[in-house]
Amino acid sequence: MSQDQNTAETAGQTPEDENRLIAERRGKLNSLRELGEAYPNGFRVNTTAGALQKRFADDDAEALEGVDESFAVAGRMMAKRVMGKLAFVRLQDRDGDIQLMVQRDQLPEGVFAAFKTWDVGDIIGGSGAITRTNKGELSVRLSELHLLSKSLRPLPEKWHGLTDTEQRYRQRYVDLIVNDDSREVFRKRSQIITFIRQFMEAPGREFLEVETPMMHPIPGGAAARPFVTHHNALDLEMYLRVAPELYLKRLIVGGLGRVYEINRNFRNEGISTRHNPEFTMLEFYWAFANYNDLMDLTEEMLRGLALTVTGETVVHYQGVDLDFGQPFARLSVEQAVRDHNPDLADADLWNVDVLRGICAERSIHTEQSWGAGRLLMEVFDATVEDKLVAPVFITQFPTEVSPLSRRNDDNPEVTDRFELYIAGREIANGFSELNDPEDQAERFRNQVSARDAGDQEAMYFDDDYIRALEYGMPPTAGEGIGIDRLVMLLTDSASIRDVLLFPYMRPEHS
RNA sequence: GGGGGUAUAGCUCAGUCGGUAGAGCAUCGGACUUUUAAUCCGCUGGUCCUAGGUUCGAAUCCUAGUGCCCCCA
Repeated sequence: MSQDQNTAETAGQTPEDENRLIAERRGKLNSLRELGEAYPNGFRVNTTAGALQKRFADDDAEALEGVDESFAVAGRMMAKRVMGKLAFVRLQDRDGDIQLMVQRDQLPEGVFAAFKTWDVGDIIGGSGAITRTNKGELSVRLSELHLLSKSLRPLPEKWHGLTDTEQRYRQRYVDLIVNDDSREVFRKRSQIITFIRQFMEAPGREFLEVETPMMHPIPGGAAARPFVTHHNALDLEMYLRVAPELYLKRLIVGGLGRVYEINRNFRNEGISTRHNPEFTMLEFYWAFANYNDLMDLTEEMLRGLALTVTGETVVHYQGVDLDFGQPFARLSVEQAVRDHNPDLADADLWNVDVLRGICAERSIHTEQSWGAGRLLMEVFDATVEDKLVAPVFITQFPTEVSPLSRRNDDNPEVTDRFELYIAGREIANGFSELNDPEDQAERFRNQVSARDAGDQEAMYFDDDYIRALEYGMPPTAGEGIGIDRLVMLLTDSASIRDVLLFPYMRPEHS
């Protein structure tokens, strides 16, 4: 919509076609330049809006008269109401809002006249005494006021704010200026990640935060198509990581015992309300633990998170109540498929022909090379996944689709693996790790065969990972938790784009 | 990949049957020392997403394309 303006400005042209509102503000900026420094950086604050609101919440006007302090605040002017020689300003800073009381006769000569030319959106700073107006609004009564940074572009309308989703995502800075809800989502996101770090490192758990490579010579650790890039000096194809798993387990071989990483993964797949090409995962590995320990820890973490972020253990998501206070159900893949497909007999669950028939009925794409395990998961995805609303651990995934997981002691066709589903979405994936190097090598070979047969999501053979396992990896359990989807749940956000500061968008200019 | 929705002033949105492009807020000019979406008076502001087509005439109808949103695969 404003493409012409943007191209004109980036090209450094005279903005002849720039809209009048911007042209007027640019004229004011030119006047400021003539008067001296238009972008001063000398003003210093000694408090914030939020701190003032908190400190003086219970003080009336009389009590405030006894406060013999000068408060310096700075931020964006969000509203400006001028009444002759008096004006009120709503100042927004990093942690809240505070009203400024601007009186001509309390300010140095000429300041009030200049102030009258300033615009909503400008960054200003001022200082003065704290007071409460006749209507009871806590205010800083200014004895000093400066324009710190001129805003050339008008803000969205004050009452409706910015609702256009495209502009909210493309110009997140505008969204953050005008939409309190948006700011709140990203504060909570930060709170969630802080909580997780503290939880993982708390006494008794003592996981060590580590950083492993984002660029891999061999992509591994997940069934996903990678982004490819190129290292010039080495003349080498590199892949943005789809998962940190194989590196983190090398650290377990190295004896670090308990490690975690919170960082981005990249998957070259479709984009939707639940998928962004880059997304954030918590991934952790725990020596001398198994997948049951992981499920217990996950429950405890999510319960604590809900309580910390929302203040209660029941999470309200898109009109549904999700109880994080109760133990989560645990249910095998087989059981879950049977529950949602009552026509199926037990024997059918591992019958390739029956499963293929079900897929055909539902026009689910299958490959001739797929075994019962893969087909069973296709049926699970189609008939079960989106019905798993209350938190539930789905366990015992087929070995065929779990090339890095330890086989179950009683049934080698399934693994000691689980996925946590909440609100019909996969939130976490964890398992007892496969630490038998010979079994792992065999699984890699099967993956390579699948890749050769055309499965672009199949894994590569990672020689060094096998070499690491051959040194001996302790019995270990490991898990990945999708942070973005977790933030969606805890902030009641319908789209992953609402919890990413800068979600992926097509480039603006063609 | 398929389907549906949407695109009009800086923002939020109207726009009838195809007949000169509208409102609120913001801006601009004026009044105002207690406002809270301040109020009052006055004036402005448009590539109706893009390109074609139909028509005497298109924001409106048709075709194609593009961005965004949603659903499905």
